[in-house]
Amino acid sequence: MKAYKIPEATVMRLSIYSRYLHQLMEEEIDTIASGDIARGVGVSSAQVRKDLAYFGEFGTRGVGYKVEELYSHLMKILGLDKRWSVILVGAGKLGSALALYHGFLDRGFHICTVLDIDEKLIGTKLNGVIIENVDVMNARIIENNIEIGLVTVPALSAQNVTDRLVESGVSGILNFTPRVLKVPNHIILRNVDLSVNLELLSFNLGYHYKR
Amino acid sequence: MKAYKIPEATVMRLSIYSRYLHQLMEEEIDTIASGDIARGVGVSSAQVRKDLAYFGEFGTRGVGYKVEELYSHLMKILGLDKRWSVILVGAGKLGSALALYHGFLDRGFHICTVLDIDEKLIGTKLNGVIIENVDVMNARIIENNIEIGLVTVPALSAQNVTDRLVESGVSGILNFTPRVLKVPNHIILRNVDLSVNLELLSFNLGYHYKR
DNA sequence: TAGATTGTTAATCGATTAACAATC
DNA sequence: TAGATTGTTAATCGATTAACAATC
Repeated sequence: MKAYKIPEATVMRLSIYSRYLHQLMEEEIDTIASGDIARGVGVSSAQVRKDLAYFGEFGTRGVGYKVEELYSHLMKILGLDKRWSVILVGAGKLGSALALYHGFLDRGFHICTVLDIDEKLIGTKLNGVIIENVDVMNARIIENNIEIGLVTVPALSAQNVTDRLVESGVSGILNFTPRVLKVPNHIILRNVDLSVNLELLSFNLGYHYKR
Repeated sequence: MKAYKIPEATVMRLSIYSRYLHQLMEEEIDTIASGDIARGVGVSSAQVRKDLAYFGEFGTRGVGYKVEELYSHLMKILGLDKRWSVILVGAGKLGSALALYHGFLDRGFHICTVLDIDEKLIGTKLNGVIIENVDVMNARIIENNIEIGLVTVPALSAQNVTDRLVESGVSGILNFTPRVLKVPNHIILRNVDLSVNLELLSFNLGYHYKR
């Protein structure tokens, strides 16, 4: 408890634990030991206990953890006990793919505004949301209380769009472009590279030849 | 050189460096120092040199690196100097999104087979590829020399599809479902969770309140 | 009480950073 | 030669693992 710096890997695992606990809830299992969680998600039991220890004591010695209780603690820790309003800028291939994908909404991320500059797209609907011109960015962010922006524009426009999102008051940005973006210190920026996972796979498939 | 165990973080950064070098090539810059790469992608210059040192000596002391040369070394290291044939299983929201997304093909990953079990989808085209019944999996993997499988089916079918991919002879699997999959040791498995990045963002946006 | 499992500490392991000799 | 920058070593930092006392 009171840990100031939580490893990113820990947070990622908490997210994985939470999904596994959800699965256990569906199977109506109500108590579980760290070793079982560990086996279920492929880490060590010490890892599970250590990760949880950053945030408090959630188990009972000799018994384990109550599944539902631990689940809701994790959801709260991850900030998933609320609904997040999200703006998507760039309704091209990747952008529309993300808008159609259900996985975000399932975890509480609601894409309530979609913007583009392409006149052919503006006015059409994407998953029930009308695509609007980027000019309305500032207005929509304020009226919808949007805190998170997804950047799925072409690489060349990425920094520009990012600057506008920051000016308009979002607190977090998820960058799907391959560009390195500059943001002020108070803005949380994360970069998502869909190809990078395939590239890690390709590296692992190929590199053992050369050692 | 001759390093047996390369940190995953290093491989991810090589991928980022390669993209940055590509950008430099477009700007017709032909020589660059580790410090410049570092500034460009947001790491330390020692990090850049260390990462490269796992694979050889690519620079000239006092001068730096030749951009094109380093780029092609990196592409080779990452296994991106060839075209990979990829099978996509599950042509739902996420699957079709990935099939439409250009970023994979840009890095050499060609989705040449798309399978589903939904009769309504089978026979329709996705980015020029006809969606077929999962029954043809084995045949297509062999005839197209497919080495990589993308799993984008509902969570409940994920393990089953994975087993069939393994039996059919793929070497690498990219799992987009939230399930933990079991595969034999010789199969390279990577899990991609699109929501996890949003959740890291949400954690970082929320957690500072509580410390 | 006996058995089980947590929470936590200390030991280990691995990755990043700083520093600098080598050298263009 | 003087200045710059690499490749590499050693020091630091951080994360994982093993072990076990606490305790249900």
